[in-house]
Amino acid sequence: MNLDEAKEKFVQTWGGLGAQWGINKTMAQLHALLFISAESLSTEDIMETLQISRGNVNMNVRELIDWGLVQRVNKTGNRKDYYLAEKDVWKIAKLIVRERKKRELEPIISLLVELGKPEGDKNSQEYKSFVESMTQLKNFSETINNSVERMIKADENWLGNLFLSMLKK
Amino acid sequence: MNLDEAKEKFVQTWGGLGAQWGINKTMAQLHALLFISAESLSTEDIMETLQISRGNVNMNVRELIDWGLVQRVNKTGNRKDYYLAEKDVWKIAKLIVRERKKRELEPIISLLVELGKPEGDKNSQEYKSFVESMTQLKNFSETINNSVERMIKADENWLGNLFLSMLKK
DNA sequence: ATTTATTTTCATTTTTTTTTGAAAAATCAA
DNA sequence: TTGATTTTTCAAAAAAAAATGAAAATAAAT
Repeated sequence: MNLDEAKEKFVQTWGGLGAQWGINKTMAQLHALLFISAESLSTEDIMETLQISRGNVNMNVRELIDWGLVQRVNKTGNRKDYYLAEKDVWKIAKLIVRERKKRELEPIISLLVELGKPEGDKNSQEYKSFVESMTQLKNFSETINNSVERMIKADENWLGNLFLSMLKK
Repeated sequence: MNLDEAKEKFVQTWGGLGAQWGINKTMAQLHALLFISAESLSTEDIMETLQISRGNVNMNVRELIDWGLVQRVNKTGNRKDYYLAEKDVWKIAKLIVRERKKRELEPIISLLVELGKPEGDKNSQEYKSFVESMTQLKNFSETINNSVERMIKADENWLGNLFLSMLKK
């Protein structure tokens, strides 16, 4: 396998992987492409490499910028926008964890609080069982949420340090 | 909000959540429904509650059984199959982590090993940059993989203990 | 062995998601 | 301000994913 084939395979596989995690396949491919590109790329570069439309590049690049995974850069003597991805894998992990926490974990907790005290016969088995489930899940979610929050606020390299410390123990 | 409304809302929201993580919405709803049901449910119970077809119930229940999140149970004096979900949230988390590790993390690592040494001019900037990316990602993936493996093999309550210990530190 | 109850399969339909591409908007230079 | 370049939007088209439901297969009872 030569270098170009390896790049191609990485981009394709990363796209498939992303799809399994609920990420638009093109967005994952685009992220993979920018991740392995030493130089920043223009919309045209991306359109050509991934064989996708201008609109598609634009939408998915914007989404990656929203996640903080990609930034826009300008080259001197050139009007076009170029895109450059974060290269540090631990920083990438942190950005993703932070974003999913905000978008998904926090809303779950709000929901579970809301569902914690429904009206109904509080002595029925059915009622007790439901409330117990919600409580368990809320405790779980809060534990994860607090831990993630603490880790994000701590050292830039929290995730690395966490796993290293666990391996040494 | 009464009990039935709360149950309904939980099932719907959990379904939406699952979809964001690449899980079939119906599968996530079905899991939510079984999770909050004290009693095991039959195919008919599920069809009626979620308003979905028999085939759909069958396919998604099988998938949940594959993940180890649901088991088939038989009631005496009754020929039908009933389905019962794991209720312990930490055990659920463990089952999901274990399965995603096996299905996704391990294949990534194989890929990264394969892509680590492509043919090409080993002195070019482009070559060095790609190999460096693959190496970083492989190290990251292996750290996560080893940690997860260690945790799964350890205490049944590894994940809980992990986060508790982090909070105390 | 036959009937009845139940589960599974899978070709077709439906729904949802993603992509396209051309028009509109924005940006910049002269 | 005008014109050239580039980006963004979004209705429509295409593709992908999920659901249906009836037939086939399986399992149990008589």
